[in-house]
Amino acid sequence: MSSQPRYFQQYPHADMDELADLIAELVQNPITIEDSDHKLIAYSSHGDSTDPARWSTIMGRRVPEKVLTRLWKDGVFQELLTQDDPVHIPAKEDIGLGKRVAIAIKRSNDVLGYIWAQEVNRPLTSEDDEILRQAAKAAVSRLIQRQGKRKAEEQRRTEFLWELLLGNHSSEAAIRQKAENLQMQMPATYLICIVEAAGARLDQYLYPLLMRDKLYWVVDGAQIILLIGRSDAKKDEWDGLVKKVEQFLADSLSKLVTHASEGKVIAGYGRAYSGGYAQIVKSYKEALHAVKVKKLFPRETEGIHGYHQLGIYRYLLQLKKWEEEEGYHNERLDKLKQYDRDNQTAMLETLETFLDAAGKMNVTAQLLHVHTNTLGYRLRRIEEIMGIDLENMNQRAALYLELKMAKINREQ
Amino acid sequence: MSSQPRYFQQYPHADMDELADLIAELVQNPITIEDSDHKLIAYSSHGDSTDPARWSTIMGRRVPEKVLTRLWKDGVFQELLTQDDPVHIPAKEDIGLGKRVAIAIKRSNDVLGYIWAQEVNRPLTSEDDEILRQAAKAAVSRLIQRQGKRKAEEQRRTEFLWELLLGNHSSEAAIRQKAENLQMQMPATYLICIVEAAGARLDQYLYPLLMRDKLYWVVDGAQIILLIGRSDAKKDEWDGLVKKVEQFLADSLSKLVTHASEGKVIAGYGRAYSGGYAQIVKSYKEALHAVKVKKLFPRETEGIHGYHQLGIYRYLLQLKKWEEEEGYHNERLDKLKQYDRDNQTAMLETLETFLDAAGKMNVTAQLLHVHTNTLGYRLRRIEEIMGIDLENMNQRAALYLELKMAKINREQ
DNA sequence: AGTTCGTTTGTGAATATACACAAAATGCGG
DNA sequence: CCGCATTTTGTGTATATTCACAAACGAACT
Repeated sequence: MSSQPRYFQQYPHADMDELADLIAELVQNPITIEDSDHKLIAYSSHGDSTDPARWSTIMGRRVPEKVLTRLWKDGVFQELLTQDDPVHIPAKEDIGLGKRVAIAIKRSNDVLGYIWAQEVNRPLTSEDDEILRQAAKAAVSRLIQRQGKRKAEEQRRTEFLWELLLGNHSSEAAIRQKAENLQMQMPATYLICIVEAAGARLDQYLYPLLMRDKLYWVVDGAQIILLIGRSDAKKDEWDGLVKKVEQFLADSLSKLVTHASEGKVIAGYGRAYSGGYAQIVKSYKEALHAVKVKKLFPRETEGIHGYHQLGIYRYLLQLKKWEEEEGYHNERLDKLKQYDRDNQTAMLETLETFLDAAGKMNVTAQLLHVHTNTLGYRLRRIEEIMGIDLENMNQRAALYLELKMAKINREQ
Repeated sequence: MSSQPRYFQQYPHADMDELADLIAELVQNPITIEDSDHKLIAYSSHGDSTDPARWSTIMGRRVPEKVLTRLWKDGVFQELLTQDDPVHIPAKEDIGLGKRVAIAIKRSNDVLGYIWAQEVNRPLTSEDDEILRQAAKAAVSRLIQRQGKRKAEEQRRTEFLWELLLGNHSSEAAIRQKAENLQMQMPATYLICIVEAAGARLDQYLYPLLMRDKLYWVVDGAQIILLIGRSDAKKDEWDGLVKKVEQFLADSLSKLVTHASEGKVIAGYGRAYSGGYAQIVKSYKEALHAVKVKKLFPRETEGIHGYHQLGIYRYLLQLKKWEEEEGYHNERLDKLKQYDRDNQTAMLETLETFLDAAGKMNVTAQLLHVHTNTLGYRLRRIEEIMGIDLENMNQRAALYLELKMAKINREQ
């Protein structure tokens, strides 16, 4: 440990460009330093041997999207975010990226930036890794101020997103203007997605995914609210976007269930809209509705996340409200409940299972662990007690709705 | 014809009591004259041989309810209302009614009252029938004035009913007071029933039934609106009342379909309420809703009349309204419609039939006149095209609702 | 203890459904 | 006209459903 030389102690006042040059000299390879948003901060000046990726980064003062996307996809950033050590990255010729080594510049868990060492003049050894480790440490103090600015900008972005979500905006033009000022690229087609997990720091766990898909998000208590979109306005953008969200959720939820308490992770998303950001409010409300319904009917809505997939549950809360306003009360269900109480039976459970199983006898019987004939008998009794006809689709559907409605209060 | 003597021409100025005595003298039997509401107008004075029914009628100045109910049930009044001739009525000992002959006093088709001849001193012959015929004619002019009063009272009753139906009433106490003033016996439990027939004079055709069940009613265009109730406040009054209404409708509709154009007779009724007449408004609205839905879905709601039996159709109009407010549009259904247009197929019809048949393959196939395997193939295609799973009850029910909702506009 | 009632399970036969596979029939464009 | 894809119908088999009927079970009542 202490036998290692302290490479950067003798240059305490070097600025970032000087630091880049210093590292480059030590590892004898071109160096690039970026902030956490992959904007170029500094780069070593001498070597002329470089690759298209570095060239583009310097010319555009930011790492090209193509490269970033690929590195997120390949899990490079995921590694960088979780490790304190340099990561060796093989060449990816198709995006003009030569072999290189990278390390994240971190303060505790916050990523302030990255140092990239291209591996072109000579291979980088474990000694060079140590150099990069120390360089990353040396860069921290110099990046903190910059980080402060970034935080302020993020704060403004968050506020802007809240405005969009709650509909506190003046005009479509004003929204576009504000987005441009904040350097936010608003997608042509978008939707709002909500992920809720009880005891987990959502933004931390999801950070890699959020960066990979370049999402805008705000955290609200146990919920993280995401604006997910696509800029390319294809014909069937709707389906594409839904697939993207489902993919994102599959990734997120599999990641979260390991961290958060089991079964406490809920996700929902609203419909996709395009043309005009005023609709964000609607998509947000729909996403909230989806989450609310999923809490009320966890079993029934298992595997469903989208508002458009909710089926009857999309109507249920409103219908329930309407029933209450109208003073309508279903006596038939009460009769069955009363029968269950009087006779210690499980007719209601039988009925619900039967309806949930779409009227399939064998499925229902198996779920209830009873003989098929028992089920047949019970259903006949239920028809007698309630005075209904389960063969009739209208009555069956109405009963299904009423049954689920009746569960709302009980299960809350 | 002209050979018949004119029994009453020589007494043009006799009042009703004198007329009763005159008839009694001619037929040598006790005579009672009532108005159309069975209130006593006059009765012959001499004979002391009489039966409990006549005795009660004179003492109460009205025919006892028990007797009226029985005569309506036995179809006696139905005969009296349709015939211009006297009707011979066998004795009904159980209600204290001896053998007698009755005739309706009519002006064109309006019944002004009745003349009853008890058959106790001697049997009544066909000559007596002619006497009664002439007596009924002679009574007409004397009853017209009384009829005028009755009409005015009926007018006030009608206005009062409209007030109740539309909710233009001040307080429960005021309602009771007004009902008492109008001599209306308001039932403890009641509901509103509507019968609609395109080209029929409803009140005329239904008159016997209306009288039999002692209903209050108003006519509104092609609709007749009925207040149906029961005074006896038993425990399960609800079911009893519903049975009464269903019986009434069975009788009414079978009578009306012969008169009105086929399939144009619609009936609906609201829920039963008790305690407080303010609820009449609700029952009326529910009855209107039932009629509206039955017009939109004649096939689906065949045999259903009660609001409480509407099943999903009770929600459908409301749901449709919400969908429109939300700007929600079901693309899946559109996809299927488009497919039908593109390929000259009948997937939508297949789906609807399948859902209506509660998912029974053989029933559906028979209804569509196709092979079972054809149906299986189509359903598989439908699942592919719409991207749904027909085994899933949630999706099936939601689809059912959306399908019926989509029909509302089209079939209006 | 025996009886009654509602419930559960069993048996068997007729009918319905699910699935795979094959053969017609249909309709459309080359 | 043919080839091609889609749709419809037919065949066969395993499995499910429906129905009638009977036996067994358990809780409540007398």
